[in-house]
Amino acid sequence: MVTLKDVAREAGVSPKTVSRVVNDDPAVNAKTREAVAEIIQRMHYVPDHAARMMRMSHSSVVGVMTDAVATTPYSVDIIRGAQSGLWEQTRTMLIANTDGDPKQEHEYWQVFRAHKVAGAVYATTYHRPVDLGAPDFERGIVLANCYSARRSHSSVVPDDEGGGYTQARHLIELGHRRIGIVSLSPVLRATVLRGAGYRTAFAEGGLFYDPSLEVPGFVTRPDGGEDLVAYDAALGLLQRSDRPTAIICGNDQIAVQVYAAAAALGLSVPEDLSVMGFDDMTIITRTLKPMLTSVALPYFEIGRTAVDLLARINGESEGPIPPQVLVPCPLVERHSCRPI
Amino acid sequence: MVTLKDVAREAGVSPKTVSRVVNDDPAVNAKTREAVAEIIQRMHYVPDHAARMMRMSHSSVVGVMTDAVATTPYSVDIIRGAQSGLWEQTRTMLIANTDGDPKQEHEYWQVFRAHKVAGAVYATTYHRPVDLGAPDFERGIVLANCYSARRSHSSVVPDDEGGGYTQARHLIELGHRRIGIVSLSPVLRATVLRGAGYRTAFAEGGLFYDPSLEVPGFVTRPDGGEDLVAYDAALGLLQRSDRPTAIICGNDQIAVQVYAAAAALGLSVPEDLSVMGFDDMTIITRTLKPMLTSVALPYFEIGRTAVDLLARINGESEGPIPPQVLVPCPLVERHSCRPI
DNA sequence: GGGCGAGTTGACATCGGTGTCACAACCTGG
DNA sequence: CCAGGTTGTGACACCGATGTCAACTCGCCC
Repeated sequence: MVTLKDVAREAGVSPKTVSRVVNDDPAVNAKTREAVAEIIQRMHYVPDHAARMMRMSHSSVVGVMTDAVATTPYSVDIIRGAQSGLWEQTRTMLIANTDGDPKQEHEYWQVFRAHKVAGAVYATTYHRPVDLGAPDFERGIVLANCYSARRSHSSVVPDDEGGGYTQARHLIELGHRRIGIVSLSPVLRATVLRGAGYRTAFAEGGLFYDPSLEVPGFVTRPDGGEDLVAYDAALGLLQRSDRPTAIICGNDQIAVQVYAAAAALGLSVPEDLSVMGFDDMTIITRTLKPMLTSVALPYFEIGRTAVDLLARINGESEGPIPPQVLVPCPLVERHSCRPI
Repeated sequence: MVTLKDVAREAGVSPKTVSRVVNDDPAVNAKTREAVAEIIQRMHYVPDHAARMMRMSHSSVVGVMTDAVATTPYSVDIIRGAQSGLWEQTRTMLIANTDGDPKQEHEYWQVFRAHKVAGAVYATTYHRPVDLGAPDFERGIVLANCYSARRSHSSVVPDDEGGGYTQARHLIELGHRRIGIVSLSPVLRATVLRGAGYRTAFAEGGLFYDPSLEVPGFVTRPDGGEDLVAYDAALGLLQRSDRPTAIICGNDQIAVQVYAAAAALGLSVPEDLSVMGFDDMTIITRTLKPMLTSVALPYFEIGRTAVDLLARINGESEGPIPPQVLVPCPLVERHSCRPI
């Protein structure tokens, strides 16, 4: 381990001067600076983070706590987004996956405190309310993809209502007038919000919202798990005499089954049926034939926005500190919707 | 910030004694220990990581460097696996996503050095060779899902050959004798290895390996990207007069298109055609109807094994230090393969 | 020539823990 | 009752950086 002292001895100056060079303190003679910098290079000196942190009593590390990121694979993009923002803040990320276990969660808050992290991002797999309790943690906390029911922390969440609106609006603009919906589980907040979006778009387009055209694609089992029943749901919609010309899906997995149901009935996408996904999971949307038009969940942006907001909360950058930031869900056009 | 001294003053003992209690040093009187422990609790004292690290000159943090985890979403399970192993080692994880940019990579090695991380895991999205160059980093490095062409570091990789063997073997045991293969891009190491696995299983089962029954499901574009052409590849196989009764897929995305091709030809899975996936991406395998039988890429285990190996390399736990660990790819049976 | 300010540098204390070693208190057996 | 050992505790130095403040060297002006 090369230390300040080693460099100082080599350069024939005091440790403090080396420290000044490392920290771009202008009060160093240009010639000295140059000489020291050269030696730093040559000796591969890297300042010790621990010592620095101890002296300055705060860290350049931000803690990121997540529940199980596994179930919705693209939600890790929250982490990539956070990473990307932190990179620009010349910060790094200490990651903690709790698998939703409150005991682990509690322990990680301690770890964060021990590391004196500059702040924390608490990210969840699903857009949902959370209650952090009182995590005795002094620095700022931002919620990503979730929000505090008690409004105790700022949150960054996807604009599900806007996403729903976008889905419906796009189909209406293409001329569709009978639109079926195979939605997510009705208990999810996303379902409720998107439903509101559909209605707004329908109303704007002068369409009648027919509840019988909206069926859930997931059902909750007694054990709490979920079964994907979109295939049968879609069959039901497509076998009606007043068959819809387009189907809005609660997510891309539902779309897979809608495609299958259409194929089973001899209907082809998009000629006989337009299909609109949600989430934009590329392993699905780019794999289906034809490729699926979908509305993206902006996970990356959510992570990115969360760390920016965190910096503001910690007073390290300027800007407003809204209690909630909605991140838009953009339309990603591919080939599963056509004008009618 | 509550410090050792604060606790010591409150407890009427020396800081060193508090330190002993915190570190479970047996040389403390039971009564003293209890009293101090109580005060630690009450004051919410958490030892400062930086100070500890500085004194002991090594950290309880392990660096994890990844290229773009985004493209193959489940590869983040490497991270979850690492996290899980580290949790048991009471360690935490500093994560660095380089997006494959060598400049960022270099900088993160510096960051790792600055943090005096106990070691590093270098994980990639695809199973592939890597050349780390000379990352002037003194602690142990383990490669996860990749391997060093120069054999300079230990690596943990999926047993692709065994996985290929498992795919073929399962179908042969179900009685299939004509098996088609829609493979990944031929340039991938995984493709080569699995090919070897197929051949072994075929030979064991007394099957003739017919090269015309193996077609690529991905083609590389001039710009380096890849196009998924499994639909057409599968159509080709299924329209032959000697149509295969089963198709082995290079991954689950290929299987999606094989399903679609079968449906287009009026063939149903698994009655007319058995389909075997690879990767076990659950958002696909559990979404397809019928659910897809697949061979899992054991990402979680890879991450888990990598940190265990790292601990051995750093001399913190006992055990052999193999230059390469193969992690088996287990069969996950669902409903897309049937006996014939 | 003396004084003053700007520019440059270094001595020293300090951050919050832990290793080392000394020492006091208590026990044991002869 | 004392030598010799065990147990429990604290004083002190130190890890590697940086803030504070003093000191020293100039150049410049009165």
